[in-house]
Amino acid sequence: MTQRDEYFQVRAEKVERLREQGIDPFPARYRRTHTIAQALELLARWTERGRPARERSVSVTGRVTGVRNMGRVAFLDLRDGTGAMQAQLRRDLTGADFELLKSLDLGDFLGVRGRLIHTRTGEPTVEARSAAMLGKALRPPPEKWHGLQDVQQRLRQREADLIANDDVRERFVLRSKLVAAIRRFMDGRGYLEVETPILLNVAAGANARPFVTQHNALSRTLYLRIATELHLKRCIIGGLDRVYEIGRIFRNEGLDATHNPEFTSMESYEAYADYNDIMSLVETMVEGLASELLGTTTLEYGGATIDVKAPWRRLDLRTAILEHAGIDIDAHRDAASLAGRMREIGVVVTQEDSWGRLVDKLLGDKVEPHLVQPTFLVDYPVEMTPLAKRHPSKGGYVERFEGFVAGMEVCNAFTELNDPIEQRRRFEEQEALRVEHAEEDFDRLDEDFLTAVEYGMPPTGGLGVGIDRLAMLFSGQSTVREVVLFPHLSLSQDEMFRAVDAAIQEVLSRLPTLSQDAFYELVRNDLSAEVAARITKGELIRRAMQAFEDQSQAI
RNA sequence: GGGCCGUUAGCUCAGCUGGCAGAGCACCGGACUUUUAAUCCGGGUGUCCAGGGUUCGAGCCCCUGACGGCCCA
Repeated sequence: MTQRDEYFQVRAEKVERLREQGIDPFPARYRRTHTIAQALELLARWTERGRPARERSVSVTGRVTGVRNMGRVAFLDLRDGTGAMQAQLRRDLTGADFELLKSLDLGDFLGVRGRLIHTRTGEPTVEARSAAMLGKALRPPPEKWHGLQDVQQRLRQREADLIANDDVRERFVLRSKLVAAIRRFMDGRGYLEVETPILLNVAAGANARPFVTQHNALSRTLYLRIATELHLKRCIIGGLDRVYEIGRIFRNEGLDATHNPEFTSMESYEAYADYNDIMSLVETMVEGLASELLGTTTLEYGGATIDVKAPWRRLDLRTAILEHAGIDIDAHRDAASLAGRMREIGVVVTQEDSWGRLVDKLLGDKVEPHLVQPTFLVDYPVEMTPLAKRHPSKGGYVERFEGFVAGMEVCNAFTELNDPIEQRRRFEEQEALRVEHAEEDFDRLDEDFLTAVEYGMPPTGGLGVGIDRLAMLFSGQSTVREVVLFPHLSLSQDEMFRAVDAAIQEVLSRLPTLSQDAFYELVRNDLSAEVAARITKGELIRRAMQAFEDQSQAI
């Protein structure tokens, strides 16, 4: 028996023992009178002002995170969502409930009822008169002093991470407060929170590849949204003058430090506003969030001290590229010419890159890393931005900005294009570019949206904020998966081997007398694309061979 | 894509020049009425990431691969 099984079995036996004693190890309810924070506060108040004449006993609940058993008295550390405190179990005070200790393990949920006292050492404590098991744990918690360090396990079993690591717990509390504060900020400015569809006939509104799914009843292919932009603008057209949506966006692309295939955005649209108004909204909001949540507008990130206090620097995009890369993009308005200049300064480009993509690479390589202090990069080439309005005086540019903090893009905003004729032309340009540059992502033409704009759309300022990026910034994390509770991960080695072994067993049970070569082929076909791509032929053959031998021996 | 580092008990980690696989926590058995990572006595529970090679002998050396971390593109 492995040690893992032993832990489980010992605890499972305790569950049985409790049942034999007529105790439900998983009772439906328990009446608690105080959260741990409330109990601590109550005791502090009593200590200050004296105990009431008729003192109530309290009951608190929580997970057992520590046990110090001294024979006829035991001290338990209890933790609930509000805090941690000590409970004392004395044999002479708890009677039969004292026996519960024999079936108690770290990680169990317990309720205790009794007086609030300070022990000899001054520790706030519930002096239990009764105790009840509220939920037995069958697995041991991670190591109590060092916590859980293994990154894979932390991310795959976030609950264990949260149990073991206080900083992780606090980080996700902060994220939640961040979202709540953004809502308050937008609500306070008269914005209406709306909900728009996630399943769409056309995934438009951004340059990204969508996830594809199937609606059975309609026999229709649907796409998960890659932005909330187009529907929110339809709200503006409909007369909801200020709207926003906080929600999940899905983009079918790779995973890395700053990209999870599903992420949270806050998009907002405001009629009669332009991108200058939106800049001021963003800097005001982020400064306010920092003051409210962190108590300061300066934050430490990646070794830099960043001040998010408004106003943020405005930096013209063309000037920025000129300064940081020495290239005037207006002097190289075609892809071949720009690519040539970029090669000269050592930026990796390909024959197929579109002009817009080249500019994007220049930005990413040469400009963005320098945008450590909060900066709005202003006025983007029209090729990169089909939904923004042309700049009235800068030919070839649109009124668009992106906000950067710590070299990270945190928002994207435009003065929205509200001319339906030009909007159609811009979408058509995107479709043409898609034909020319098959590997790149372009926006898609959405007829329903164009119809909406044709009804007449007011001048509008629009904004998209990456909530995950903000959460990273505010919590000092360098990867998005540390601010997403359950991030997507590729398969672990164990999971891969398990998938292979399962496929082998499946084929073996179906066709036990196959030749070996045919057998490998069938197993390989059974594997998911992800596993098939990564398992080596040698590894597959070894595992199949082993299973083959095991089976022959069994027969 | 490239470089460096790592993968050993449930968890956190040692393991020297190749020679019986280790510690702390956790766990199991026992003692203990005021502990705070309780303490004391006894017990090591393992696919050393996988496979192959060298060797009398491999956790350690070599090769291939998987997974992960960091750095660079």
